[in-house]
Amino acid sequence: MKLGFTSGLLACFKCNQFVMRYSNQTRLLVAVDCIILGFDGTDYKLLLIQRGFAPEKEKWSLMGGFLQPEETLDDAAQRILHQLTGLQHVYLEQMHSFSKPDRDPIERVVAVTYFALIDIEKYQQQISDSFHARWFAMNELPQLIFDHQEMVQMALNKLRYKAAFHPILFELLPEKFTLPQLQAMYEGLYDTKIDKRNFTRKVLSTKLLKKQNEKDKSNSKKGAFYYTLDEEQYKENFLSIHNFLPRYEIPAGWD
Amino acid sequence: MKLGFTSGLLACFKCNQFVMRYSNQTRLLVAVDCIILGFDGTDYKLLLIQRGFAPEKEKWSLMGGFLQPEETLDDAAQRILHQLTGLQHVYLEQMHSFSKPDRDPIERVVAVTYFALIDIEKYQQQISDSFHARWFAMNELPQLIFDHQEMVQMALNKLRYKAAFHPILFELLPEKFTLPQLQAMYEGLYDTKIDKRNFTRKVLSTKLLKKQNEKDKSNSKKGAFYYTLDEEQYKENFLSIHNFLPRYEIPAGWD
DNA sequence: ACAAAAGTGTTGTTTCTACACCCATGC
DNA sequence: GCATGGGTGTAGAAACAACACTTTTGT
Repeated sequence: MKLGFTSGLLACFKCNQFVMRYSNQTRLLVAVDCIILGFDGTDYKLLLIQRGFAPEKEKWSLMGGFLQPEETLDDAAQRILHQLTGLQHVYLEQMHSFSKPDRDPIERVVAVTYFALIDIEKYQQQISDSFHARWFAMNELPQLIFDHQEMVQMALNKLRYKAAFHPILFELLPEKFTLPQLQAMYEGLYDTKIDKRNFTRKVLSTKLLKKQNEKDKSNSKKGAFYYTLDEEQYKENFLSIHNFLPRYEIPAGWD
Repeated sequence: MKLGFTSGLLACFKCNQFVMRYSNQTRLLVAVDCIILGFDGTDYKLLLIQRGFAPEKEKWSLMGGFLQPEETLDDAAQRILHQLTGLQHVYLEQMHSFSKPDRDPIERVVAVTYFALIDIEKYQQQISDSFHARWFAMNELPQLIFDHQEMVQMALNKLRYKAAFHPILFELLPEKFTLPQLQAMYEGLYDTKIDKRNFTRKVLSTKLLKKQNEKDKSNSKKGAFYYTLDEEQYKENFLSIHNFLPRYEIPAGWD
C-alpha cells in the first residue's frame, strides 16, 4: 500500500520531536454517523437531531461526530450513540463508508456509518437536551442534510435483508414481548401480512424464545403471553441462519 | 454530527484564500486496501505485493493506496486494482473499515477495505512490474503487515457467506466454464464434498447458465460441456437469493 | 352476549437429500 | 478393452404454504 509514496521524518509541532509521517498525502476528517432505529409497536422510527451549527443549521441530521485521535471507529460510534441516547451495549454494526469529495460543503469528510437497533422505550433524552433529538416515523422523514438520506435508505435495505435470516429484530423489543408484537414488527419491516400460525411455528422452532406465564393485556382482553429471549441460545445462534419469512417475501438485495 | 464543534474561516495555504474548515479536529490519512481473490481450478489465491518502502519494507501486503482529494473510495479502489492488475470492470465491493489508532506505526491511517473477485487468467502483471506481486494459495499465505491478516480473514468469511446465497463466484471463472469446475470452486470454498447430481440440479434451476455445444477435454477423455452465464438473467437475478449449498454446509456468520 | 384479539392442527405441495449406474473417450 | 471423469433419475423425508375455528375476557 501507499504506492509510490515514502514515509519520512517531520518535525512535530506538539511534542517538538521528529516523527515519521507519510509524505505528500492529504489528510482529512473522518466522521462517524449513526442510523439509530427503533420500533414503537406500530412504526419503525429513526432518531434524528437538529443541527445546532452551520452548515445546514437547524436542518435534521443523523447523529454523528468526528473520529478522535485515540479511538477506533467502533469506539466513536459507541461514544456518539451514548451521548445522544444515554445507552450502552446496544446493537451497533458498521455499515458503509461514504466519500463523495463534496458531500460536506465545508471540507472533505469521509463518513463511516453505523447502524444501531435500540429498544425505543429505553431511550432517554440526555439531560442536557443539547441535540434537539426527535424520533421520526420512517415514512415521515424530514429532509436530511448531505447524503444522510442515502445512508438511511441503505440501512433500511440492510436491515430488511439481514432480518430475514438472522434474529436481530429482537434488539428493537423490550425484554418481554408477545408474539403478536413480534409479528407486527416483521410485517412492518416488509410491509406484508404473514400468516400467524406459520409465523408462530417458525419463530418457536428457532428455540430462541422462552414463554413466560405472564400475559400482556394491553392489546386484547384475552391477553397475549409474554416471551423472552433465551440468552444462551440467542448468543449461540446469533450467527446461524434462520428463516423468519415466507419464501416469497424474502427481499432481493444483499448485505 | 460534528457535535459541539463549529466550522470557521481559515487561511488556505494553497489558494491563498479564506476557506471554511471545521475547527479543532484532527485530520488523518485514509487508505484503501484491496483483498484480491482468484481461483485457479484447485485453490483460492490471494494477490499480494511486496512493499518497496518502509515500514515493513520487503514484507508482503495487500495492494493499497491513499485516498486522493478528488476521488471517492470506490474510485480509489478501482484505481488501485487497475494499477496492479491492469483490469477494469471487475467485481469490487466495499467491505469494512479498520481503524485501530496504531495499526500503521508511521502515523494514523484508517483503512477502508474492498474485496475483488477476478478471473485469475485475466490477470496481467503490469509491465512496470513495480509491485513485485504474487499469487499465494490461501493456505500458504506469508505473514502480512499490519492488520492485513485480519482483513483477509474477514474477506474470506464474507465470501463464504455471500456465495452461499448469491451467484458471485462466477466472477472468478473465465467466460466459459464447466459444471465440474464450478462445483470444485464451491467445494473448495467450503472445504466439503457436494453430491454432483444435486449440485447440477440446483445450479441449473437458477436459469443463470447457458449450455454450450463445445466441450472442455482438458480434464477428461469424455469432456465436460462448457457453460456460460446468461448475462440477461445474471444481471436481473444478481441480487436474488439462491441456494447453492446443501443445508448443512451453509456457514454461520454474516455479511 | 358480543366484540376483539389470541391461540392452535391438518393437508397438499414443494423442495431437499441420499443414492448408483451408464456414457464417452483417449490411451 | 479399460480407466477416467462426465452425466443422469428416483424415492423417501423435510419444510413449507394455505387454510378456519375455538378460546378468553372486558365491556
